This record gives sequence, structure tokens and C-alpha cells, in this order.
Amino acid sequence: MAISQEISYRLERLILDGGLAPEQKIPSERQLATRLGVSRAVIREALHELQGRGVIETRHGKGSFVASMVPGANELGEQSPLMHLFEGHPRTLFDLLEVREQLEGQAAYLAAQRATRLDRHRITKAFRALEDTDPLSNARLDHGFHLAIVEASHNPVLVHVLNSLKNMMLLTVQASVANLNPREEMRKKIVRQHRQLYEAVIAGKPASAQKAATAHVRFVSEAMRDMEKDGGTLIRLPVNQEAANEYSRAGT
Amino acid sequence: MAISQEISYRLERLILDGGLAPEQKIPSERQLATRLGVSRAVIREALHELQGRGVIETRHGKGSFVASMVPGANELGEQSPLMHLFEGHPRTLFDLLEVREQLEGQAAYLAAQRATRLDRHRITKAFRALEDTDPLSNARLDHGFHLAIVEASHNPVLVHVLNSLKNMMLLTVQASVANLNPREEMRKKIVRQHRQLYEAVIAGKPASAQKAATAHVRFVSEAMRDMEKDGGTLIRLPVNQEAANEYSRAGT
DNA sequence: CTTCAAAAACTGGTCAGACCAGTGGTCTCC
DNA sequence: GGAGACCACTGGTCTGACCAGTTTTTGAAG
Repeated sequence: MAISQEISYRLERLILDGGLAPEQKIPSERQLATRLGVSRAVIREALHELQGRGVIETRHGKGSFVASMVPGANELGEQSPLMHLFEGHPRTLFDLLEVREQLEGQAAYLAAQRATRLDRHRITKAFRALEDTDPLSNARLDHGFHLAIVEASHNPVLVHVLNSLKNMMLLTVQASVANLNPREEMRKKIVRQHRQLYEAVIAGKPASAQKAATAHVRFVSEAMRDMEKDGGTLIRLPVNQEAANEYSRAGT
Repeated sequence: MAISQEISYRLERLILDGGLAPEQKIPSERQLATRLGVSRAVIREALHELQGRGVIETRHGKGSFVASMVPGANELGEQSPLMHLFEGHPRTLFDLLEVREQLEGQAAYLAAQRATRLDRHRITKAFRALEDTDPLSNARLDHGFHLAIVEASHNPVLVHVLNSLKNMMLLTVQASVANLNPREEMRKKIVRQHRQLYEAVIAGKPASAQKAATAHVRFVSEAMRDMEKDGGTLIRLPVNQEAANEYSRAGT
């Protein structure tokens, strides 16, 4: 194995084992090179590897620092192999929405087919709560409504996959409602879409429900695309991890 | 921003957008350095960054290659929170197929829209290989064919999700072809479905491709359901882990 | 002609030393 | 005391050389 790899592993282990605390400064490249008896180029390659992995951050003129990713906070095991795709690639967000469009549609379809009395009750409850437009907690209510429908599909795989996708989104972008609702006319459109979806599911009309759900996601997706185009800084990457987790947990 | 960062970003983007296919070789460091007008050291640092985040793999004396963003690098065994759903619940297999039906359809749709010349070539190759019916290695060829189409969708999220689902299936049940092909008339039907799917994608007919893909998955699903009903012990859970991994890797 | 091993021409991995470019402290000089 | 020059750090880039695997070419032996 290449020396640079060995060094990057050693450093990563050192960091993960707590030998180097977050925010702590790493010795300078020249120091490391001397101390480890290798050239500076090798050190730089090793550091770039750790950088790519998000373990350290490097600032010109200052030095390299252990990234502040909370060491033990990975309760639900979250360094999805997909996650790295997002860093700096907002395009992936739309790939995500593309898939969601399909799956939310399917979920709505199945929910309209399979929802039990209890499901209908839960969906109705979530929908009613959504109508009392409390702009601040709106995001989680929105989440709750969609989740109720997805769960009514009685397909655990679908529930799991959609939940994963939603969690990924939360790491890269504020929930759609948070961005879109401020614009009054958009809010109204979304409310109308929710109502259509709701009624189709409750009425047991799979095709209508599917159509409403896909249209909804597509609308959100296109709205985001427009916002991005218009220069709005929609994407906020490296989002605070705990906040995202907390939100996700609350929505469940 | 540092030049090495810009380069790593550009390369990653190129890969994600499909300009460079998985397993494809990246130009040599010296070539890149010359072509981009920078020193080789910078190229190496950029490549190490991509290496750190698993986008490429580098082999001494051979070159650097785009990592299939699918790989067994993700030890699907331990942490997949879905995995426990399967224990004793063969029904989940059909939930899985239900979702796959939708997503394979979408993948085919997008592939028909977006496939590049290179994609078409890879798909054709996989399809041709599939026609030389070697019953034993048929499963992995089948996998390879579908994977080629999915990757041609140029939606990394879709690729990732479908691959996860497929891996899960491999843990609970023998691949569909292994079960279905022994019956000659079924084999013929599947071959015909593959051909329809193939032609629709190559011809650039999204709607037809989607229809063919969903019909194929649904057919397989229903065939399995029938087999199960007829008393065949279709489901074999806790399947040997290494075998599943090996299969999954080979399919790539 | 074919075979096969040596040699050449690739590939990435490492090294050395130089210089450029940000950062921050010190130490004048007003 | 404050402003600015200076200097000693830091990382960023370049050059050109050499080592170490891999593949291709080549050329002599059979």
C-alpha cells in the first residue's frame, strides 16, 4: 500500500480515537514530513485524502484542522455512501426529487388502495393540523402529512426508502415548505395540492392520488430550480447535523 | 479556491453527469497535467481527494478508474436498518418488488431519454452477452443488463437506491432468473421482455421503455408469487453473506 | 513463421528543493 | 499609541528527477 494511504489512515485513526480533538490544529505539513520521515508531497496527498473524506479542513496560511464532525453523534449510523455526493453538487438534489416524485406517487397510489380506517384517521388528523398554518412548525407538519400517507401504503420498503431520501434532503437544503411558503401565491398552490392529494387518498382513488402526489413533488422541484436560477442561495451545505437529526426525529 | 480543489470538483462533476462511466479509465496523471496546464502534483492531490471520498480508485502501474458508485464498499450487512424487516417476513420481498417495479420503470424512462453513445454501447454489450444463454452465469448477466440501463439514467440517487434494493433481494432469495429460467416458457417470455426493454431504450422511447421495465418486474414478481403459492420453497433467508457479496460485485 | 523472454514505454509513487501566496506577529518610525 | 514595513510562519504550486509496478513492443531463438 502507498505510504500516503498509510499516513492518511494513521491520522484518521488518531482523530477518531480521540487523539486529536475537533477544531484542533494538525501539525504543519513540513513538521509532519520531517517527523514521519517522508517528503512533503506524500503528506499533502494524505491530507487531501482526509479532506475528501471530510475528516479535516485546510486553510491557506493557517493550517489544517480536525473537522468538527461530532465523534459519537452518529447514533443512527449516518455516513451514507451517498452523502458525499451532495457536497458541492446541488444537482444531486434534483436527482433526489426526481426519484421522490416517483415514489411519493406510488405511495399515494397504494395508500388510496390500502388505507385502513385508522390510516384515514391519522391522515385526516395530519391534514387538519397542516391547515392551521403555523409558518414556523410548518415544515414538520408537512413532513407528518406526507409520512402518514406513505405509511398508509403498508409497504415498509417504501416507507424506509422515502424516509432515507427525505433525511438526505434535510442535510442539504431546508425543507421545501420553509423555502417556498414565504411566497404567498406559492403557499396557496401547495395548500391546494395537499388538499387534492388528501381527498384522493381518502376517497380511495389511486390514480388521482398518484397524480396529485407526483404533481406536488414536481411543482416543489421546479420551484426550487427556479429559485436557484434566480440567484437565491437555496442550497446550504454542511448543515448542522444535530438540527437535521432532531428535525427528522420530530417528524417521525 | 485551490486549483487542486477546482480540478477535483470538475472531475467529480464530470463523473456524476455521466461524462465518465463507472469502471472507465481516467487519463493518466501526466496527460491531465499537460491538458489542464498544471503540475502533476496538483493533479495527484485532486485525485487523492476523489479517492478519499470513494469516487475513484487508483492502481499502481495501471491508472485511476471511476469507482462504480454501487460497489460492495458498502458492507450492506450490518447497519442497514431495513435488513431486520426481512427476518421471517417473506412478504417484504414483494414489497421490495413493488418498489422496484416503479423505480426500474423510471430508470428505463430516463435511460431512454439520456443515454449517451457510450451508455448505448454498454447496454448493447450487456444485452448481447445476455443472449448467449449460459444458464449458470445468467443471473449476473441479467443483473449487468439492468444495471447498465439504470446507470444510463444518469441519476446517482436512483442508481444507489436500486442497488440497495437489489442487494437486499440477494440476501433473501435467489435471483429471479435462477428460479424462473428452468421453466422454458418463462425463459422465453423473459427474453422477449428484455428485448423489448432493450429496443425501447436504444430507440430513445421513454414511455415504451418504462412500460417494458415495469411489466418485466411485475411479471417476475407475479411469477414468484405463483411459485410460492404452489408450495415451492422460494424464499431462502439467511443466505450466505459472502456469496451474496461476491455475486453483487461480479454483476458490476 | 511462431514462441517467448528481454527491453522499452507506459502507469502511479516518492523525493528534493525552490518559489508563490495568504496569515499573523513584531518592531520600528512617525 | 497607531500605522506600516518586515519577517516568520502556514499552505499552494512548480519542476525534474528517480523508483516501482504493468503493458506493449521487439527481436532473437527455435
